[in-house]
Amino acid sequence: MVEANRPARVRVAPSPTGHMHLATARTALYDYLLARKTGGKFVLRIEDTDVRRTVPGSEQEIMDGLRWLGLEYDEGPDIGGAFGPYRQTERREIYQQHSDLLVTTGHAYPCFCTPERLEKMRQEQQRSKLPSHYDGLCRRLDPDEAASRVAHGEKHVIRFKMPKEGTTTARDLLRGDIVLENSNIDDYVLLKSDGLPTYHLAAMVDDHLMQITHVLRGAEWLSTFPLHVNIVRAFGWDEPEWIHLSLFLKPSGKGKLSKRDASEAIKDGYSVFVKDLADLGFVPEGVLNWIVLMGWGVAEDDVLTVSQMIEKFDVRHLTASPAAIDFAKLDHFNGTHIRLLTDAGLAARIKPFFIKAGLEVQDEALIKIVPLIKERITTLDEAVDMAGFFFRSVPEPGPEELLGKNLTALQSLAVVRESTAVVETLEPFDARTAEPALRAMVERMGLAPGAAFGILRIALTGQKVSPPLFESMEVIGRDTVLRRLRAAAAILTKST
RNA sequence: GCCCCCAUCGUCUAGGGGCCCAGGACGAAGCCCUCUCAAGGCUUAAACUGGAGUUCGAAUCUCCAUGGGGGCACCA
Repeated sequence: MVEANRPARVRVAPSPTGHMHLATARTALYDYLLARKTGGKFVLRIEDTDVRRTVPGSEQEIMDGLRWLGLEYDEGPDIGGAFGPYRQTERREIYQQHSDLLVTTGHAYPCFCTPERLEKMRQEQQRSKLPSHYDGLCRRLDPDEAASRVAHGEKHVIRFKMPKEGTTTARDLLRGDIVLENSNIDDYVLLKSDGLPTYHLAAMVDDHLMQITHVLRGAEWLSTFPLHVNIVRAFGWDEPEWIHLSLFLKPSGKGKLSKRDASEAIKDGYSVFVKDLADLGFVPEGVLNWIVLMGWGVAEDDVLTVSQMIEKFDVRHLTASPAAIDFAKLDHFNGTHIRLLTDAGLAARIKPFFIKAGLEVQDEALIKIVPLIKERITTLDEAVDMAGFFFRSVPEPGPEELLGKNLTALQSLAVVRESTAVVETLEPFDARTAEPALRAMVERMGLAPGAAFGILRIALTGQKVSPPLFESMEVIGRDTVLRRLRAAAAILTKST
């Protein structure tokens, strides 16, 4: 058992085959926390050995995603490191050497079976309800004969020669010993006929060469876990600490996340892809807090900054059971972390959203607006809906919108006119002077504050829901306030 | 079909034999605050899958059943 405080070398090893998923982000987060907690290293390795499935731009998306989240890696394809290269297609020779080594030591063998034969074999096995495993045809070949066929350039793969007797005991940090009959483990392909390795070889070789101490990976690897342990042992290497992370389930809890769930989420303003999250108005702090708790629990105080996560994190307390994702919680943590931001920090983050909406933003006004909306938004983009009226003219309200609750048009008009008079005489004009003056006015008129202020809210912001009235008036400024009040008065006059 | 993993409120989880007639958070409901909406405060409803063991004692240990999930590729 590895000591808890030994500096850990951990890696996240995604395949660049599509958009970076939340599960990758979570693995990276746990890696990062473990590395930072122990004073170790966090490395990014790109597992691009399936050349056909590799999608251009995907690798960049992974690196951008990690950086956006703030999960800076210490070694990786773009920054290098002492154990590079960090892209598996650039490590071809390394895998071939290791594959050769296993063949020489009798732990692996060349296989000349064609895909067609294998397909036929599987169909027959399925028909007779047998487990579908390689039937071992080439395993029985004479090694010298096999070697000479290879030397003559015959197309082949290298398979692992799994022991047929006995059992394999693999130890997972979270689940304890997993014991499996060796006869249940197939002779998996290690090296493909294109000369590139499969995951089974590449990941084992790299984790060893890169001196990875803790392997955090998805639970989908559990079924091949004993195979991996056998490969590592065949090389005679020490095993890392193995930690299989629980899978993410769709929000309903039924089944794992699918492509279809991904598009459903987008329709609701959410996403399971890291690259979408920023545009949707989520902040990395909120996303991190959300995913860190899907598979790990703290007893209390579950609002966590990254440094608090590092402080509290313990791999041994990760959860083994699958977790259904819940976007309502994303909203909650996002809103919470927005409120934790400084005003200047929030201002900087919402500014791009105003600009994207085509609004001209003045920084002096923006910084005054931030405290008014901070508690009212759960995603950054909502700032535009909430406070866009500060930067553009308000749409002309209809006369019925300008009617106060339970008030006639005449009464509503009176409110607007009286308010205009108050605003004109206030000195100075700000929230502190406006509130008492307008409250006194409403009382004088014998009206309900809510009804009267509702009229002003519509007139000044064009919205039924807005930041606090008096503070908003101050930011809008006297001139604009008067202009908007007069426009409202004109509309109400027309309708009486 | 075969193999593996998992199992506490609707959801994420705390819990590692007595501290638990099970704690927190999200969500829900209600109240307070209140110029709208939020935020905040208070309160309520809500769970140990079932059955056998072990034990003086089990949410916690064992077994079985059930349910859920994953895997069975020259994909990762």
